[in-house]
Amino acid sequence: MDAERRARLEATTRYEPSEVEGRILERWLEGGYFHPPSEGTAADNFSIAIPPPNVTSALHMGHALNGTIQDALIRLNRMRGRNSLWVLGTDHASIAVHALLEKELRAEGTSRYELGREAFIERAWAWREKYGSQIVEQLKRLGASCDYERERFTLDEGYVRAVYRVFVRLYEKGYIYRDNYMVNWDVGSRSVISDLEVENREVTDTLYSIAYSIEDSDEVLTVATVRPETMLADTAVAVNPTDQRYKALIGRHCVLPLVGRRLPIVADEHVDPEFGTGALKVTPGHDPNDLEIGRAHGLEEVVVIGEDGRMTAEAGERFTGLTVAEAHEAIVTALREEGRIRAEEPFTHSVPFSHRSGERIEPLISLQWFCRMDELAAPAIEVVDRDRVRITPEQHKRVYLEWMRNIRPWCISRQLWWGHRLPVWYCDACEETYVAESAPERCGACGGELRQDDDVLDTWFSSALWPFATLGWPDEDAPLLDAYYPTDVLVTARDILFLWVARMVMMGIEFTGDVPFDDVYITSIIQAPDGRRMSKSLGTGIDPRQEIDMHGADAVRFGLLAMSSTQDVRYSAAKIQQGGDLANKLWNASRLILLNASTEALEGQAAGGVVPGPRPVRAEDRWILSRLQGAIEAVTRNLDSYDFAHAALELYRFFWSELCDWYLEIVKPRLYDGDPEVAATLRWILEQTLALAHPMVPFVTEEIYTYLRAAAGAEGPHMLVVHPFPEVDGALLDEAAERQVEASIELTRSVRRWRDLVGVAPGSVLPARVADEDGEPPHELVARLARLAFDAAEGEALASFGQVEILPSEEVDATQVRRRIAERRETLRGEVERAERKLSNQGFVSSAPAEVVEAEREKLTTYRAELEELEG
RNA sequence: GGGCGCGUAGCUCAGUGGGAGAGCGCUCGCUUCACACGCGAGAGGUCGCUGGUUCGAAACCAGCCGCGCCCACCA
Repeated sequence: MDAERRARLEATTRYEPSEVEGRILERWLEGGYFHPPSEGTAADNFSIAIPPPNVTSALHMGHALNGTIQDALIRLNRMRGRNSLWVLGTDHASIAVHALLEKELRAEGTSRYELGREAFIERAWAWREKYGSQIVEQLKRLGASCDYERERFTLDEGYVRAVYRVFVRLYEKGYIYRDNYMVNWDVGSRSVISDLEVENREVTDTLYSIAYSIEDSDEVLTVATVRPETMLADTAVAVNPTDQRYKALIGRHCVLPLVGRRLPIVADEHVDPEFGTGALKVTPGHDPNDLEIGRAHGLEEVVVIGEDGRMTAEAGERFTGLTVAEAHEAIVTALREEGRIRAEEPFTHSVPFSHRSGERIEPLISLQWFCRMDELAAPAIEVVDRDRVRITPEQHKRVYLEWMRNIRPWCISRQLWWGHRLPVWYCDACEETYVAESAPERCGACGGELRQDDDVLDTWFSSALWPFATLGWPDEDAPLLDAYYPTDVLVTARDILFLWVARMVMMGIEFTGDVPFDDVYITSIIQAPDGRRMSKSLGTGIDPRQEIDMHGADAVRFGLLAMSSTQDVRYSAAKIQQGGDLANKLWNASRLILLNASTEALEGQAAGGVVPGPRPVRAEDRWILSRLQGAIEAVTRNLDSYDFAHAALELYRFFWSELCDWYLEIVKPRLYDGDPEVAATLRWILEQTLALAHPMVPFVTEEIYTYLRAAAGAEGPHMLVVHPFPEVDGALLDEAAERQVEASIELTRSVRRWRDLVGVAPGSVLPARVADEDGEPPHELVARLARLAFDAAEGEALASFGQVEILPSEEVDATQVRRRIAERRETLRGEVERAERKLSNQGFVSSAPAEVVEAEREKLTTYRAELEELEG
């Protein structure tokens, strides 16, 4: 290590992430470590397709967690020597872009309709050029090792080809079709949205009871509704066939108030006789349930609410052009004037709202494109059922299967402009329809002009192709696809399990003949610290970018991993802090080692790594090497099984509580003495620990690694990012050393506790002796760590801890000691009694496993011995 | 209406059958030559409630209470 570097290391007592991270990121990018070759097979290689963030989005906590997890997995596998590809890209996010641009247009006093389709799309592309990459830059700051050289976009040229190929094939198979059917109309975005984008909210409305006259009678039939405005589209009244009250009326007619339409009275089992009056107004045009009744009885389907959210001409002259809310008022007033309202009462029920625009959904019948799902779902059910695709945590598997087994047709057309325009052309002259990957010239039947469908596809239609479309499908020559498909794992939150994950499984199987990924890992959803949802509008959001600015990317990454769980979690600032503390401690422990551990005497013996192998000499060396193996085993197992919290905390525990608290303290004298063997061991452990930690905290470990390499005189550009990931070396496991050193640690703790209790000065060294010289524990280290001097031979012991006896001196207050001994005696008596009781229980002795009983006997023996000692 | 999950130390959470754990916070003591983002010691839990299974239950079973979330076309 050169003098300048050494001086910097010496002077920097505190790790400064902001000073380090940009520099390290540059080196990773320049080194091309994130850009693997398209070689090898998917079985040997490792790949993840990132859930493409919307072009409109800024990095939020969900991305941060999700990105950290994926990055940890990618880095782990890259270090294992596998070609590891993390496919990056963004989603065109049709509705989100519309919302954003239309807001801008409104501010400018115009609208997309005034602007026109072409100009609007141009504007959207301009927007994407300008802002679309911000999320990508933010992912870099997190340390995400995506392949930034292969970034994709769901509207790029190749991707569009994939989307059109899929549409045409599904059309040819008869899965995609056009139909008049009940859809969720979002007045806010003036488009259809899918069932999955509808959110039901509890709302209290007024339930009106309205009297419909019965034809040729003075009687009335009273129906109940919360939406009187839809009565204009009523085409029947239904009663339950078993309802005695109405049996005689079935087949007769009512007269629709305000309109005068004759409504047949039909019998249908959907009607609950218990609800309201037991008579249901049937509005097939505006209620999904009523549509089913209507189709069963061949009823007319009238639509009175238009796509602009206003009443159509069908609603009658009086109401045409009114908004739904205005029509509601006008109709109630009119009914009241006619004396038709029999009751009004508050009624709480769930009402559909658009997840996108927040507006109340208008169910209406509309001509749209649909995709039939049952055939696609069947194999996608099968692969999850048989665990060909494993879902973790597994409780989500059942939810997935349940949803898939009840899957319904998917409305895929949207009345928007930004997106994949439907590859469908119509001939107005002869009403032919053409579905093709590229535009046909003219109508094949009559030679007429063709007109392309105005609608675009649901954004999720293109997202469903993500894992294979990003790898080059449908090109004949797609080397990335060969090398990296199927991907290994998909990491996402559960809110898009159906919207996205399920559809990828279906499309993947349909178009590639293989599943898109082997594993699905469902992450926690991070809530605000108070347990509420993190949201901008509630003001509960915490911005990961700010957290990175303040604490560093490693701190945020560690914190998020430590927080992650099989269920939703509250954001924990303390865990982020813990990550920051860890980075700082890693830095400082490394300073201790690198500034003091000279292996010059052993130089030239490095094999493979940048430092010579470990040189265990004493029990503590064998102990820490053995403990390191345990940590490697646990961290690796936890990462591989998607238990990130335990991986992070195990790393922290090993490094902090074993390596720093004990081993470094124990070996300091040897280190300062320039012992080359302990220096070699320390450097080797440091290298292993850095590599073990790297997938979780890449920046600080990479930074320290540059110093480690410099200290070892290593040359070249080799970086930790591609360092072999540590593997358990069975030869380094040493149970005897573990037992021995742990005994010394326990002994040290006991002495320290006693010192604290009896109030001796922290710095004072107490006279002590070893009762039995044959005792195995290395009392030398206890002496130093507990500040004892084993040089006094004579005198009566004040206290004893196993073989170690503490002798009287002016530092110790004898009264305190007596009190302490009395307390300890009480504790021991309790313990002895507890153990005796347990062992005298015949049930326990005969039924419990032998080792449990044996352990209990040993405890009893130990306690009795100590008690005798104190009493003797 | 169905489904999933949660209730453990002041806070956030681990802990799936053998003596209650971590981080933060709190108390006491330390300018111990890597780190005060530090070091040492400590206090603090009838493991939601009630029954059951078991030699033994925080853990398994049943019921109850409280709290989330998802799915669902009862006006």
